[in-house]
Amino acid sequence: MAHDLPKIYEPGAIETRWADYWVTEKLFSVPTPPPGETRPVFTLLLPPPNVTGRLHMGHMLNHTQMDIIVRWHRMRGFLTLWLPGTDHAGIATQMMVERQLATEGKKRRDMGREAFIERVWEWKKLYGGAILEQMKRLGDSVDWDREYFTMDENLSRAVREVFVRLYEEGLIYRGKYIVNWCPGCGTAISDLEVKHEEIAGKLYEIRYPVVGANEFITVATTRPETMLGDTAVAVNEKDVRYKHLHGKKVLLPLMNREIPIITDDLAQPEFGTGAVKVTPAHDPNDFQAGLRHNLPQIEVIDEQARMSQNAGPYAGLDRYAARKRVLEDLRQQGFLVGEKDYTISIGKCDRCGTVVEPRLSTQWFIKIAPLAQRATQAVEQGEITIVPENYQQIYLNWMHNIHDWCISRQLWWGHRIPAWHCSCGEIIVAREAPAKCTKCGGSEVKQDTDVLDTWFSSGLLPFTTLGWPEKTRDQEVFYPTTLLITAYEILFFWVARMIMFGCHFMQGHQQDPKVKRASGWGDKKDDSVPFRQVYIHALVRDAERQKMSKTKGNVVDPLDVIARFGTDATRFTLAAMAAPGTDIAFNESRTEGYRNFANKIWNAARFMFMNIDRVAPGLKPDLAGAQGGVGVVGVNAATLEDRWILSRFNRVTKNVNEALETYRFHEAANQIYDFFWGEFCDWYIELIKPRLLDEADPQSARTAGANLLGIFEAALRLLHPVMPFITEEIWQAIYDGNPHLKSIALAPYPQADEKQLNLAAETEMAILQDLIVNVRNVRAELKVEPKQRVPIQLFVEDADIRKLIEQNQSSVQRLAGVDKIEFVDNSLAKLSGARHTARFDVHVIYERKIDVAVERLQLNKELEQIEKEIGNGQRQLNNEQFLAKAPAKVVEGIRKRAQELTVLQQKVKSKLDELR
RNA sequence: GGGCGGUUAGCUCAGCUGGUUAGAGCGCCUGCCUUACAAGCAGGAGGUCGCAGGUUCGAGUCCUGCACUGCCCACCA
Repeated sequence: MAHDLPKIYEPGAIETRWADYWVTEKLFSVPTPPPGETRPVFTLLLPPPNVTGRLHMGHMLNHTQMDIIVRWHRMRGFLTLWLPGTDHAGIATQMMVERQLATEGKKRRDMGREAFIERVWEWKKLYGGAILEQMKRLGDSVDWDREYFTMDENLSRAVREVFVRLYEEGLIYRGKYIVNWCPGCGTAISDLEVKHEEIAGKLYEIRYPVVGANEFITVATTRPETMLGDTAVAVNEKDVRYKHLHGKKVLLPLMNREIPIITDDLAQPEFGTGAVKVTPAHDPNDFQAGLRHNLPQIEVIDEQARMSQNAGPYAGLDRYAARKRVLEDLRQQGFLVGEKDYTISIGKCDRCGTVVEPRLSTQWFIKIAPLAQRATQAVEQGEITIVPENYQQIYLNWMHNIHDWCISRQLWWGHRIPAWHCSCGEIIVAREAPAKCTKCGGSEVKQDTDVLDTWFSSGLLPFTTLGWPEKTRDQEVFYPTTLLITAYEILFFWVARMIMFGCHFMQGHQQDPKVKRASGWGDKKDDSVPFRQVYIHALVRDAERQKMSKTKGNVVDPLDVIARFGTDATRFTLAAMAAPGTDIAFNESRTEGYRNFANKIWNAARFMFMNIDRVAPGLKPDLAGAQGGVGVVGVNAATLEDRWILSRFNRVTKNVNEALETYRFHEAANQIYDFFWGEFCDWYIELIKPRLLDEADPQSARTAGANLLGIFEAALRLLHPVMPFITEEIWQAIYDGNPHLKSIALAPYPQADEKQLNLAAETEMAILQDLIVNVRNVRAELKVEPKQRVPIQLFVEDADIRKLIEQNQSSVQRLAGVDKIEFVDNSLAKLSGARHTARFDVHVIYERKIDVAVERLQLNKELEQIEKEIGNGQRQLNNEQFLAKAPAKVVEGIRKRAQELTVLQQKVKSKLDELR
């Protein structure tokens, strides 16, 4: 690759080129390792996006974090498997295809089940891969050879196996219960799929005449239409107001049905009138009360939310139309005695938004308590840790209050329940279709028409993707997976279910003891858990902190952002904003800034190549031959700036590794950003320019070039997990398109070398920077022409510091625009316009002078601050408690600072005297 | 009804286990096309850390209360 690069970095073509390269070269494929594999293993399961999915910012954040962690582990020598796939997403996909059919004027039911499913598969083939293609564009370093789909034959077989086993263990049962019914989707849904909303509603009071007495009993309800299905009125046994009515009956208005007055704790004396209507077929509490009292269950609302035949004259009406009519009739007949404003909570279907109807229905359920118990224990005992920590309690609370899980759905797209019904009434649960009924021998057995909740199959993925129910080598090596990175939204839907299923079905599993476990998780004894750690990432909001949603129209399309700023810049934005535990308000101006960062890197690379080609043509860092091979390679620390940049690089490397260890992505990203731009580009490159350009000393120029190259190459590796594309592009260019490794992604991640940390160099460099900045500052104030070089006078008391400045005189002169440094023996503090620090006084000699009035103002302000700080310091140093209790390091620091401040104070004071 | 976050510069956010002078990006002001980069360089202004108490030698950081704000969970008519 040629080294003549365009001035402006254009990410588009470069990014797609490397994205393709990574996939076609299969760089991230992990074949099943043979016995004897001893590398530490890192396994990450991708939360499978829906086949209907399109990438949004939440995905992008999730994927960026996963890819950073994955690339980082891979570069550190882990056997790293990132397992991708997609979810069939029952309801979502079925709705999508039905909508498509509707445009052709077709209906699912007219087509029939088989033809419809055929159609969904076709749809999946055509559009289902879209999100996977988008993942490639993001640079996700997944193993594409292991890509799965939840309805693949092997995964479907595993689903049936799980169902049958749970059934045989008595953990799956079928029965008629109140479920959340979505009239829109025409199926039962689980508690989790119901979203509650508070709305302004009414609480109606209706009086029911007591049979054989001249009185009424008044009940309150928010859903008057359900009264048509009332089968009792309940009062509390202890409620004296109703003692005389125990055992009596009331006549249900409108329906003219006699129903009993029962005593039950369902009725609380404090609420309303203390009497409550009981509708066992349409309310979960009433359902339980109905069972206690053997009440009939009269269904008055059907699966389309219309009133059923049981609703008499109201049959056929929509539930809300019926409510209106019922109220009118009650009012007219004098039964409606009250109507109050009341805040009611309604449940809406997560998918389609229809108000959910509690409805009596025969469904399949999982008995959750035994599974939840183990899933609770796994987290309580630290076999699984959840980060950030506060989510742990949320998880445990949920587990604690969990209800049985309704797993059957009245849909066509999904895993069909492996149960067969015989005309004799027998239900046969089996792995494969039975030839005949196991009870009566009849051959008229028909498979259950329901399918399983989508989350049933995705809850199994940590082991089914590794070959379960077979015992496989993959399981030995990769199970338990190491980490899960996911959104809070699916903590219960998915994470909790994986823990329950994993612990249950992988009980007794042992990971191959030969493979090293990821650090920190090696001591956990139980290998049944699906993962060792869960990291919950933040929610991405829009710039106004609103949750992004299609209805609000505030969705930021990541592909659009990528098209304008590049994937690297977008990834960097998300990483830099992702402090654990806090949501991200996505702000495009940040992305623009990180595009500029990419451009900065690009131009630094141009500068480097330009110089290498001249002073050291063909030079390449020999990563293969490097001892320990992970840090900076081929750098000869000849000068202060070399020692300084090496020290800085190693310190930053240390911080970055530590930050990634605890998912502080923002800190890792910022560390690299500040190092690369603020130190490497702003100072190091500027400092070595004279050496690079020194034609008189080619050897020194070559060394400078090699150093530049060595630092740059290592910095690219440090940055690679966050910005994989530009780092790959430049890294490959460094090796002239012929590196010893196929990709920077396979090169070692930098590790800090403590020996290269150099506090002295960092302190010395800080002094020089301080001096240079002071001179620049004065120049700006004096409005010295940028190109004009000026002489300065310098007073330095400390001999070492003076020596330091003398040794680096040419650097100081060049970077500060100085043509001559005159060291003087007496303080310049009294001189108007001179600058002073605790370490030096500097005076810029120029025809124009600082405005004395302005200077005095500034000095007064400065003095005020100094004295305030001195006061604070003195107060602390005079405080015996402080001296006794504060750490020596802190006390020492304050002492030193106090000394400096005193020096400064004197300088400022004497100058103010002089200016008076 | 429970639970969990947030409140720091004009804007968007950092600030880890309490410790010397509270930071960054964007925006703003001044000056520069300095032979890598104007998507850049140099310099600068800008903060009673939501409010009130408390703990501590020391609080943006810990505790209590309050205010505003966001989210999650919940079968009370």
